[in-house]
Amino acid sequence: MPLVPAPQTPDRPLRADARRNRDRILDAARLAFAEQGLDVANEEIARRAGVGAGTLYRRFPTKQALINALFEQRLDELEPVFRRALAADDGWAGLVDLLQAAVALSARDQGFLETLAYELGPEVPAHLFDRLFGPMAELLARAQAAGDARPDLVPDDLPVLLHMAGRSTGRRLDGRAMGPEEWPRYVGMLLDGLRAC
Amino acid sequence: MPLVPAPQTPDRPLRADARRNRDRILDAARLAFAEQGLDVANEEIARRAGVGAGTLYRRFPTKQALINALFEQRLDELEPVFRRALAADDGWAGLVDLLQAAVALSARDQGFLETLAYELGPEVPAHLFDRLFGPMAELLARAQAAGDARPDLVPDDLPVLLHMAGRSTGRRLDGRAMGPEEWPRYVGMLLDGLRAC
DNA sequence: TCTCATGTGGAGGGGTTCCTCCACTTCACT
DNA sequence: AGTGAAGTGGAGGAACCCCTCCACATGAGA
Repeated sequence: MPLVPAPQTPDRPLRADARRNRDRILDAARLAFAEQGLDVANEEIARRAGVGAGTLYRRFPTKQALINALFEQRLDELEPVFRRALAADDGWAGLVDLLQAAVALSARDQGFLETLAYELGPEVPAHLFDRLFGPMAELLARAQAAGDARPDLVPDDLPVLLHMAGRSTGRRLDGRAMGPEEWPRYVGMLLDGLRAC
Repeated sequence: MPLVPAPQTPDRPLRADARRNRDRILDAARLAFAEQGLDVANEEIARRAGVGAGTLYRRFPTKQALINALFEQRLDELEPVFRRALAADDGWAGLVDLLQAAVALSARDQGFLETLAYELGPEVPAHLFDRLFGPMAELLARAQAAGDARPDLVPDDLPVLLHMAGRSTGRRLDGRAMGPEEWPRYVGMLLDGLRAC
């Protein structure tokens, strides 16, 4: 018989109130990050979720843990797009689909945009990025095989290109917001440069 | 005779020591911003310049004033490129020249890159941006007249496109820095998308 | 119902940053 | 050399921000 009580199983289900609070934190953080970007104060998130700062930190020991959890949620949302794009025959069309879906999400969610920015990248576990860039790489290979994409493109180019495309969303110099009917034109121009000539 | 002493002329020349300190602040700030980006602490800049925080604030009442002064210096450096590009016949080549020069500067100088990012834009006086985008707009018009650039491009597109191009510099997802022999390829792809088909 | 492991809120510790203030020093002009 | 305006440094105020701690509350199994 052990002298110390058995360590609690790491994935023991949360108590009902704790689970509820966890969900409220995620919802509040998602909204706050989407509106204002990742450097919202944690206390603001706790306030909007209606919990104390202590509760937030019990559930997400660091801010990065919260960001990663939200990033995973966003990838779950993109899952249908992944499947649709991979199921179709046309690799190029699928790649365009996926890129535009990711940029559209960035346009709606400042936090997602900033998580994708490589300046913040090293903090996010690589396997999360792989969920996004794995399918893209597969589609790129198919598009190249079909002669639709530039042959010199390699999978490592995709994060850079997505980052560039993402920057077409956001505010203009004069402070005017970029409308959802404006940025696809810029992404289209970049895609034109990626197409095989 | 006025009861109060005449207000000092606003552009009275600085005392020799003050002028020297101002220059040292600008040099230190340029280096610090270039290396680490705009959110270096002012105290760090003062330390590197060998002056006190008070001196820094006497010369540049806000951090933004310092950033604007440095941005103007960078535009002065680009002046020869402006002139060369505008003097040549080929509008498209000049536009490419200018864009690449600006991105090259962004690659070397994190502070310049961040100043160009429109998230920070509204703080910088519009006339400074005009110095950069005015020549670009002129070259775009010439390139379009020659049938080299997409006819649907308008001057307002240029800041967005420069911002996208600038994001090809910087770190990759795995933390590896983007070498000066790597980013021109990405800028080239974007430019391919801007060329008239 | 009773019990206690689990969960909670929010004050506050420790850190950072921007900027102000003012007693003191230095320059430039006579 | 003397004088006053201009300039200086650096302590510290005010506002943040991330995160910890612990007295107290509460859910859930017995």
